[in-house]
Amino acid sequence: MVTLKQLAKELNVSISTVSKALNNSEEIGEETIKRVKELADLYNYKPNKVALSLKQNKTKTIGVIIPDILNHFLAKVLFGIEREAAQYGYNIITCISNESLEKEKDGLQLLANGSVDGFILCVAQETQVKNEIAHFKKTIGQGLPIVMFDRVAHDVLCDKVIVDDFDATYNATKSLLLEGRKNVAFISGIDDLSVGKLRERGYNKAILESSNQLPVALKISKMEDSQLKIKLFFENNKIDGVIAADSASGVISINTAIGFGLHVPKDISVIGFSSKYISNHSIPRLTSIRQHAKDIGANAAQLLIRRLQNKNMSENDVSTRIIKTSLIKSGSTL
Amino acid sequence: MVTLKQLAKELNVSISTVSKALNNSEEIGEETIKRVKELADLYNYKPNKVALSLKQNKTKTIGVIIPDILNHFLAKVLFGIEREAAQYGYNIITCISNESLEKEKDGLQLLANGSVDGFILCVAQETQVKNEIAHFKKTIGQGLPIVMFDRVAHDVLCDKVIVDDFDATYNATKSLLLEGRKNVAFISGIDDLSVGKLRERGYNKAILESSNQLPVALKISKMEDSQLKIKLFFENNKIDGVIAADSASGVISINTAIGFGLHVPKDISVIGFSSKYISNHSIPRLTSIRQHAKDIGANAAQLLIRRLQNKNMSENDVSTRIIKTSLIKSGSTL
DNA sequence: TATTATATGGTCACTCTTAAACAATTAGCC
DNA sequence: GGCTAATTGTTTAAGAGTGACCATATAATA
Repeated sequence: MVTLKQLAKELNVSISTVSKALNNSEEIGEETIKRVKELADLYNYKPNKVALSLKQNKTKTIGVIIPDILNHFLAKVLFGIEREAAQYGYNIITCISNESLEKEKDGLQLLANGSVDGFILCVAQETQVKNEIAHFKKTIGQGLPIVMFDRVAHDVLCDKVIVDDFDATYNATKSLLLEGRKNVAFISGIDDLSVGKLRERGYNKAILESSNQLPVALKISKMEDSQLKIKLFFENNKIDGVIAADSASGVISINTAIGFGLHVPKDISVIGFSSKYISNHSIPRLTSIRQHAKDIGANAAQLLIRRLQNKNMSENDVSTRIIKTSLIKSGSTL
Repeated sequence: MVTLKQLAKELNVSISTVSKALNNSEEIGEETIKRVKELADLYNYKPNKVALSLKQNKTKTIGVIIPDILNHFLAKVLFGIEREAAQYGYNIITCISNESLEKEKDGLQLLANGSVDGFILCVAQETQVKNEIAHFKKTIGQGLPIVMFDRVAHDVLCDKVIVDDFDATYNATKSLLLEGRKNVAFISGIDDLSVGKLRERGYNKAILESSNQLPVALKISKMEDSQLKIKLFFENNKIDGVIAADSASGVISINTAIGFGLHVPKDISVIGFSSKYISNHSIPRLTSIRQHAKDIGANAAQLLIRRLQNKNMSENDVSTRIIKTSLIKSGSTL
């Protein structure tokens, strides 16, 4: 990697002459500019990012802390963040908290030393359970803005991008009731997350409001048990509709129903939170609530970059964007 | 963020005294070290990463370029890389090439300006199709080592981590033939990838070697068509076994078979390349070839870090690690 | 011809950190 | 008391780059 110094030496001019020439400064003669640029091209000179970051006190890099990269939704948000950020010339440093408070703190600490200009993150499960927010406040106090998405800490003053989870399940449940379903159950593998709770509340409200059934919920804490738990649940409950809070539960519900000889969607309807990719895994395809994960990522990136580029924005002037879900009708509902 | 300068000023000592004190230098008195450390703790001083990078001419950051973060396998490899790298104090900058040669080049370019110490990447589909390798060689020529995983460019001299794809499908096919299957088909949604081709060859060899059937392959180019294509394929072919080159095809094959009233695995066996997570999406669960994605990531990270920390390693002295797959028997085979 | 204006390029300081080289203080010893 | 040696701390350079300010040469003007 060539440096200005080396170019300067070879051209017999000063370092800053080279720098100015490459930046098309008025102070440098045409001829010199040409000479400099030719040599720079020849050596494929690129300004050293690290030196630039040091000088300008900004890295054009965003720290992203996500709890689980294997979660399709979160991966998709990351995709959205990356794409939007790239558009503005920002890079992404990724930390995976593995749903652990400790790793989340570490990630924040590790990158809050000049490595990044700000953070986009989704709060870890453990953090939500323990309701810890000191590390977020500390980071913001250090001058590093945070944007939270999906699972957010409401008591932290920062930009947020959330999904209308409550409305989503409320409306989805309503739509099953409108189909004439009499026993709509709620199945969740994410009961301990804020969004999981919101989704259940939306379901509960719809059921209590307009039906004569009571809410029935199955909560699964370990992925491995899903198939078994759902099977038992079907055996012990008369169900003709399912609202699944996560994508796996939706797909498995359909397959379980089919296994019991039921016809989907004639005998039972299923709606789940799912991407196009996963909804394809069942036949018929899962009618799904799309969270527009890429949009969530893009919006988070926008909020952060806006703040980074408006140095005079007050820390107290925060916004929350709500990304509306869409209900994509597919084969698993009438 | 406090700097050495500010601490030095407040303590009335020179900047480097503070620096040395914090680094436990022998040259600084105990008392001074204590004073310095106390103030540093008070202000939660952390050395500025950017200045350090500039000084030491290394960033402790790895550039990872992957074609698709929504691919569960690739996401899992990323997870493995991140975890291993974190152990050694390395951060990960992620670029998503979206299977595009152009974006892959850009990512390499953009980060080869001092942002990272080296790269871990999986070659984009377009790059494989066009068989372009100049950009890889250029990057390595600039002194930035590359480690390739899964899909690799054989003509580039660098460390590699690959899967024994050929053996995997060869053995999987054999195992179906041993079950007594007479019509084993190969279904692939990744026909244009090097690994897709390898997997088909493994299947072909096993079929030609030990059976009196001929190879039968279904190649799907668009994900959206999977369900339809597989359905048609089942209608037009007598099949009692499926080797799926990707996870979606495996799951969909099972569901399609069930849709046709077949019993899995009594009437038909299915084996696919899949993670535990995805194999859970069908009932019965998909018997799968596990690629140990996390191990692949960890190995790639190890290879790169080893090279970064051994400055005297020759560019020509490269190694290739083969990560053996495992066949995890589950409900979709006898 | 002397002065000024203009064009062009150089010098220096600064970002933050480390480390080699150098300086100053103090204690020990004869 | 004066010298040496040990201890402790400071100065300086370097890493790559930018930008404010300064310097020089040439051309234009009075």
